[in-house]
Amino acid sequence: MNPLYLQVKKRITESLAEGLWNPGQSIPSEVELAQSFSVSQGTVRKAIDELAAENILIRRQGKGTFVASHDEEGSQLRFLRLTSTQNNKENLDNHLVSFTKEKATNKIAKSLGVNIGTTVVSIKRVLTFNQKPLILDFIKVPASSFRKLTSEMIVEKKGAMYRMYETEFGIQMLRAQEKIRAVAADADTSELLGVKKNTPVLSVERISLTYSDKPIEWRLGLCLTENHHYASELD
Amino acid sequence: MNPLYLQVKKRITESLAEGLWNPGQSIPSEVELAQSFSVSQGTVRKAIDELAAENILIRRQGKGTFVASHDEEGSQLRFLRLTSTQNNKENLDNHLVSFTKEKATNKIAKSLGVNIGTTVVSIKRVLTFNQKPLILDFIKVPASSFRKLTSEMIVEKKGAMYRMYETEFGIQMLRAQEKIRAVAADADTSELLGVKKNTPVLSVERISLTYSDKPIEWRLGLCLTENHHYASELD
DNA sequence: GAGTGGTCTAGACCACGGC
DNA sequence: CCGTGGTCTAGACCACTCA
Repeated sequence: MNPLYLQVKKRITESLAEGLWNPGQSIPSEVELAQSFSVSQGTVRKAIDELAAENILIRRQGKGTFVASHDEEGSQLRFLRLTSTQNNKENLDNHLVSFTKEKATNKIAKSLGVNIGTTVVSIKRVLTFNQKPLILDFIKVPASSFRKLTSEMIVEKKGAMYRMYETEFGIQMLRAQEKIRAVAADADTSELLGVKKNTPVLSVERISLTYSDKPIEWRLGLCLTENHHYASELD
Repeated sequence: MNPLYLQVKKRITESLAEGLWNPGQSIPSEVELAQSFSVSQGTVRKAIDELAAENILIRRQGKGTFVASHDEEGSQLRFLRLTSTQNNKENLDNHLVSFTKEKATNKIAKSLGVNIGTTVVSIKRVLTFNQKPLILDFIKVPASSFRKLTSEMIVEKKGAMYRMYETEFGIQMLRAQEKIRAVAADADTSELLGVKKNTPVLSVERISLTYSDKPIEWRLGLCLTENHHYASELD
């Protein structure tokens, strides 16, 4: 039999996935949860500890425990690892290049866990920092999960995709896996990023996951790393 | 005043840094530590929990708590994030290109926390996977910390640097920070890696740290990413 | 069976936030 | 002041390892 605290963690996670408690809001207090699960407070604590370590819950002493949200000050760029090498403050801007629907290729279908040929929304955009192009993004999400998604919404939301997924579609991006390579910019890429053809660019391929490790988004970012770098901590 | 468990953690960390307990060996049991610190077992537990989460200690149920070591099965490549995209098993080999001593430049000095002009050991090597060149590494360490380091040792140890730092010099690599970019291979790099000049390569710049976040090694890896990628988990 | 880490409990008290 | 999460304790029992 599983340890009790893992069962509690599972039940809390299920409630979160069901949307019983909304992002940014508080969940019941530890004592309340302990009572409703008929366990001690320490056991609930250990369950919440793990969820907090996974950035799914956020503890605030004296206030309560909250559901993590992308719709908050300072948590928008949680998954952007690219930072300025000079450490300046920068203004990020989003420029939509194209917004289409298409059929999932074999690769995209596998990444998103859908069948080949399933309709996906395909977004192409350029992110600029201080007016200069920095990242060319290709984003693909299953159309079925994002029925009312329009190009206007993306522009209006200023490209804060995960925030939009959360507030507009009730889909919470929890974690992601990235594969990073160095590639040469093709003609299209070089033009959009304003560099010469074959300039080396950082290729960052991302699969974003929600509860139960369900994929919700595939993304490919092509980044200029003349004045920026991808930061990674190892331990 | 700091929480008790953080004081305990600090004292345990100090003992580790002093080399009181050696890598791969077990530290005293939780009850013993609790007695010697005059705290409850739960408090020691919380301190060890954090050190285990940082991969500094390793718990083994029924056996004890051990000091993490690079000199163990399966922990040699703990910090190598580059993996085959095809997921094959691969044989890693180490080819020393050059081994010299030189004066630290401004940049290296800053990275290693030493004065400009301090003598550093400079290692240049090529890592091959399945006989093919994959990574060109530039490694620089302060000569003062590695007095008896010779090129023969590196060859003999098959390039397992962190293992060698630990077993031969008593220096434990605990964590690292990496900055990743895409750059074009210069003439020298392209020749050593067996690719055309200006091929895009992944530039991975690493600073390795030991206790108290003291830098022990600066490293630049230039990696081919035709059939490999750098894997990164975000949460 | 003895010794280790792992789980669980119950209760006390502390630190912080907000009414 | 009360309710929240954070710390600390003491003790019971479980699960695993090894002699």
